[in-house]
Amino acid sequence: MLDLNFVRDNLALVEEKLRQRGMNPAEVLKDFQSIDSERRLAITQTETLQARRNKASEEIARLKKNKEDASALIKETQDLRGQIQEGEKKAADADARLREILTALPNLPHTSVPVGTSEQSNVEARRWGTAPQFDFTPKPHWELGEQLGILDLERAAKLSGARFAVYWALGARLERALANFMLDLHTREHGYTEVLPPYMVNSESMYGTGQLPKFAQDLFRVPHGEKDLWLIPTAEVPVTNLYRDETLDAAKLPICLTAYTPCFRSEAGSYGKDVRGIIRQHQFQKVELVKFSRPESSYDELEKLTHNAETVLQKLGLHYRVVTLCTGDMGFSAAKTYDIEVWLPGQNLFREISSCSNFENFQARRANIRYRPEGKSKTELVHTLNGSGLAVGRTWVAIVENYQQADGSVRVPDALQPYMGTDCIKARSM
RNA sequence: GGAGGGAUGUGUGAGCGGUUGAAACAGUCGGUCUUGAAAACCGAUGUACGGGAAACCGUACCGGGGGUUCGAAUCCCUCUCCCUCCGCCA
Repeated sequence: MLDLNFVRDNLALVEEKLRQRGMNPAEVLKDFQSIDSERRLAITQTETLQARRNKASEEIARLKKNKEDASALIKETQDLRGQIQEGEKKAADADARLREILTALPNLPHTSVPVGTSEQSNVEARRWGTAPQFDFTPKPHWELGEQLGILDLERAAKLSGARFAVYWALGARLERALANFMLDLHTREHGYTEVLPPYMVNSESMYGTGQLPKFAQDLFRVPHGEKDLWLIPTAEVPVTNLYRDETLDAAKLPICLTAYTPCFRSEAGSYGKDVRGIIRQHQFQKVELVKFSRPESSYDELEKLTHNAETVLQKLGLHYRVVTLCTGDMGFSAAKTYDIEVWLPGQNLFREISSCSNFENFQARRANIRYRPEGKSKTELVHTLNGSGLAVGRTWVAIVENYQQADGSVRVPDALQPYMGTDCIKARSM
């Protein structure tokens, strides 16, 4: 959420940034200004009445202490209550309408973000490695997976429907090996602390990271008594919300956490997109990196976090590129985002495997996550960041497609062999 | 599911319906002292919103919501969460 005072004082800038995101400011800002002044008027009026009541109450207390008669003053103050309640209602109503506008506003893009309306305007920041060369036509992972007997989409459909997968044998082990490899790398070499959070969260948590109220249609909702729970679409949600409504110790910043969790996405509106293979699933597993940072160093932390994610690909020997998302292609809560795209020879394209973002204080304001800067008495909002490190399902795809051999088997990259216990994935015998 | 107990500021933890935005201690920051540090002592230390150029003033907030009252951290109702005991359970 953006700061109310900031929006009021910098309306022209906010409108410009919204336009850069491809939004119509007149539409999303609606009657911001008139509701804002309506709200402030109601607050001023109500507070004047409250001040009068408080003064009178003090006087009554004084009179009673001296055993004097206060009945006249009490009578006078009695009808103030109705007026105050009325004023409070008016203020609360205006506040709710203002909040509705405010919570629907996306974060403002950082000045370093390229301006553009679609992914066409994304800018490639760098490229690592080279695409593997084959003396045969490389196959897509769904063909390889099926031939090897390690990926079973047909039975997954029987169990759950489209966009689910069953992994068998070395296919299942590959998923587990990748997760362990990534977690070990981030905890042992990159300084992250591993956490294992709940996979279902309440609405407050979804609100804190920005999924609610706008994007309920992308989530799986679980009915539970009076209040519903939600399946997490990414570990970002529970991990960032760990510190909701808390004031963090400045000396401990940046706090770097990593979590391996399943992610559940309804993928509403993506019918006909990525229908083959396991690129787009209702459930996939992901190792997530989350940081809580001081504001002044959050962009350095974004670079580090992105490199931490890239290291996974480098150690696995997978060709990739890093792309800076343009203003029109960024997510709702992000101020700046790098996508890491891995090369998939079976499909002859780069495919997103990680998305690393700085949210500045957008999530921290919603979730009320603060710290106290040294030498200051006031607390300030932290900056939150996160990125995939990496999406395990898509890494599985990348391994299978990039390390496929002419006979249909898959070579296991060196870094992964200790975790796999073998150097080659061959067709499953049973 | 049944019976009790609790939720207060950065933390621990006081708080007869009326100068309690809130004791005390710890923490943090500033100062005195010291060659330096520690200790000791002194002082300052919540958030949000509104008004104001500012100094500052006002209002709200003691888990959430509602009520009683001229006045609620304090009394009543309700919800949530935590703890103890019983039952069930991987």
